[in-house]
Amino acid sequence: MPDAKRVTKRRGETRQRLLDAALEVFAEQGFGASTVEQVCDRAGYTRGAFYSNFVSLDELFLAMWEQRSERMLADLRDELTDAPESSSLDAAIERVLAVIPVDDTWFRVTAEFTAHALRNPALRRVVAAREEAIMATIMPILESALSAAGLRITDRRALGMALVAVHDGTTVQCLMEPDDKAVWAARQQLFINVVRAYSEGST
Amino acid sequence: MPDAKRVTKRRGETRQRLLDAALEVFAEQGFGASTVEQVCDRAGYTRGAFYSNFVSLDELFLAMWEQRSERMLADLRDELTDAPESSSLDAAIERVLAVIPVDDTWFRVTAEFTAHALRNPALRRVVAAREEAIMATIMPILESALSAAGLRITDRRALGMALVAVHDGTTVQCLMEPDDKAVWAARQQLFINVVRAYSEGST
DNA sequence: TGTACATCAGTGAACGCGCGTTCACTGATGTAC
DNA sequence: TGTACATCAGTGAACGCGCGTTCACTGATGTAC
Repeated sequence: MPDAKRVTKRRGETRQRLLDAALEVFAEQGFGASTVEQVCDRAGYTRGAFYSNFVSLDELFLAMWEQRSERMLADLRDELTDAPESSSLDAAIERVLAVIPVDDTWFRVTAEFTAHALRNPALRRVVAAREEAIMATIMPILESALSAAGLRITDRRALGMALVAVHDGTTVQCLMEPDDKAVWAARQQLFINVVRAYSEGST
Repeated sequence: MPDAKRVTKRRGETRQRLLDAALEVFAEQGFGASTVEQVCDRAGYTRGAFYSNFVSLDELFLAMWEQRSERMLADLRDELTDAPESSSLDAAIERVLAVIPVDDTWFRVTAEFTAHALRNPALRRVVAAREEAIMATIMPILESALSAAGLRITDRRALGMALVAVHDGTTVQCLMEPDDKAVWAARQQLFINVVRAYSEGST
């Protein structure tokens, strides 16, 4: 193969270390306050290495966010598919929530990415697509748990939106009071209440 | 009065123009990417004026945020107190939602402030206090509407937290799809469902 | 497996700009009479 | 109401640093034989 540009192992590693460093630096400083130099220092490279791999911090931010959320989604799929069927709604929701990460670092990065997306229609579509993918992963587990409990969803789309909203809203609360068990319990209860509100007996 | 430092009208105006400019610039660029120079340009001053009024961008950010959220809360109080009693829950919620601003600019600034607060315990308390104040303003209207509909709240604190979460979560959705009426309707319906879930017949 | 060679990937120095911060200054504002 | 004076508020120039961006270079990696 004469022309298929050779991509070295080394290059892939460098790229990955820059992506990992970006997550940390952006979470600590915020994207806007982060510099190319900080990311390179963190990753252990000089600035030239950055420019050899990315054209701008924006590109790095997008690449990093897509990789991380892709990975998170894959984890979610793995952990949910081989889990046992739950008989009760409460148990099913508890299991799903246990798997969804409520993570300081990731939250900050995502919050900034969302704010970014509000200014940029292209990014907006990226965010929307990701959200749909997450819902598509979670809904089947939820539906089977619901039908085992003799319930069915009345409005799939409305429930999906509601769950995303509840997740986003309660995540902040949990991160603000990470040691307050009551906040976490309230979050779980709210999920249960919302699912119930958008379901009905299927008999 | 020999010593009570004279504070000039001029100074107050300068300060205010800087606060107003800060909101715009922070919303457009994000706080981290904003510079003293940009804020001053926007306000029509040189950088010296900034340093004569504030010691840092952080201080300006906090002052601006507190002023704006104070003002928003006052507006809310005004518009809600002289409104007519609603007979139905739906109508009451619709009225409250109509008054709560879902505003692009303010959302971005608040999102960044929240992220900031996650790193800084002092700011965290500021945010928490503000949230309590907002709930304290809204709850009475809600309760009277509920009791007119023959309902009473079962768990005041849980409902308060749930409403805050739902507000935060749905605000993003509405801003992402500002022209999609269905999203706004879903938001309102979710509020209604949540209030119902945390209320019961009082008879 | 070994060697010679071509290409790639990251280095580090260099340049310059944008911006934070300071400060001597001037014009604006308030005070006293 | 007017004037002289003291203090305050914002100006604009100056300094220097941090960082973005480029680029000639060297060591690393893969290829061909």
